[in-house]
Amino acid sequence: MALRHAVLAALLDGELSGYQLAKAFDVGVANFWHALPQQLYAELARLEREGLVAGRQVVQETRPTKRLFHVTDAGLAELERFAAAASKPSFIRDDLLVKVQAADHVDAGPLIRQVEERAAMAEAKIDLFRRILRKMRGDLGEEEFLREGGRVGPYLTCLRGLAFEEGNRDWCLRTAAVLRDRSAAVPGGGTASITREGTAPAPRNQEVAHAER
Amino acid sequence: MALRHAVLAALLDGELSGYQLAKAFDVGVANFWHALPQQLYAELARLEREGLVAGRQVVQETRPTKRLFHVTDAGLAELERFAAAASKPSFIRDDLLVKVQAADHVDAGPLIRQVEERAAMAEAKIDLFRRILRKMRGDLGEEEFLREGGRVGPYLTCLRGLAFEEGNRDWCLRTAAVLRDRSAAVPGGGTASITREGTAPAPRNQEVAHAER
DNA sequence: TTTGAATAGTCATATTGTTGACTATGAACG
DNA sequence: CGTTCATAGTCAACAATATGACTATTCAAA
Repeated sequence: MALRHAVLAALLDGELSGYQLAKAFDVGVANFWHALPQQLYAELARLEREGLVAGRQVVQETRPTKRLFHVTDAGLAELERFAAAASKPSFIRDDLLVKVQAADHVDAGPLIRQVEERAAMAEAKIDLFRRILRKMRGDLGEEEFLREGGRVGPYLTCLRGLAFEEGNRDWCLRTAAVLRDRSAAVPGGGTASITREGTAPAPRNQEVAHAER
Repeated sequence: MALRHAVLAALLDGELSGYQLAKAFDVGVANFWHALPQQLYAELARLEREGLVAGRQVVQETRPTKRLFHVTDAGLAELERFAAAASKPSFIRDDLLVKVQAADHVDAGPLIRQVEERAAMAEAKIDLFRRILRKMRGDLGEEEFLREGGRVGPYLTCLRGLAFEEGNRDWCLRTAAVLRDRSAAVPGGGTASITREGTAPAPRNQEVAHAER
């Protein structure tokens, strides 16, 4: 149940419509959480039923009517409660890492391409985050802003996002270089090679060496 | 459907039982994916039904009988297919970041404690990863190992895990310092202060200023 | 002038992931 | 002599996320 708190946290900086929220949680900027529009609309509806956010309708001349949401006092209290409770550890969970884990057993070509593609995506996000940070701190230096500026929360999470993407980019470039080097070194370069040359692990137990079922 | 591939990738380095797999995917080391035992047993069963892994029973004298699984040729082919397909982007999704995003609106005390706790956890993981890396490369230097060593996949994913945790630690320490400074600076230091002093955003649309429903 | 993108939002279904409890055995602690 | 830990595995129920399809309107470009 952390999406609800992510939504509350996102609404602290001012009213947003479901649509605006969806964009913030989806494309790129998802600094501290990621979710699809459907999830957000559903969560907003739940939060409103429970009185943690309130919406007000805004009729627009040029665009469809929208509803802007803000956090209520009850919502703020819920956030407070959440912030004081224990956090569950965060884990890496990434398709690309799974593929790299298997790098020695699969075709290196497509893998290298994907790792490089990811490096480029990371680079783009780095640029974006840098721009956002500059905008947030205005004409103050980073140190000043963090000492004296208003609302440092979003700035800090954006810093994490930036560092994460820098880590991503660096690792992707290094990984691509390693894989490229190695697939150039072997004769059949690029095509899966290692199949089963493992050091036979000297069974220490009485093993029933048959595949049952 | 990436858990199945994560399992396949993990089994490439040798046979494992569900239990061993569970430990690898759970406690700390979860380099490239994370999952609970129940998921893994279920996934192993599915993979076996589909012929992507095969198990063989090992009767032990001292411990309960276990089943060791290995990847079949069909499993290897499936991994190959997966590795060549497009990867979905990876996102940060972290309780703690949600809380920091709301840092300006909630009590700083518990937050600072949690951020520091997380820094310590990251530090522990860093140590663990360093040990694992040392063990994997044996007496070779990192560069040599990445050029000439066998199976660099796990080494590379572990490097990513290490960098991730270093990023975590650094960010946590910085964040803790910033929050601590700021909560020392304000008179009511530590207790939630900002409630709603936002710059009224000068409505540009004809707004129906009533909360409906 | 139709096509496509952007705004604004919704529904149903499927897949994944989490929580909590439960069965067994042998080893080690005190 | 009982308790707890580590191994080895399973079941059921639930919560969270993801996928895909859908309705509207308006603006801008091909």
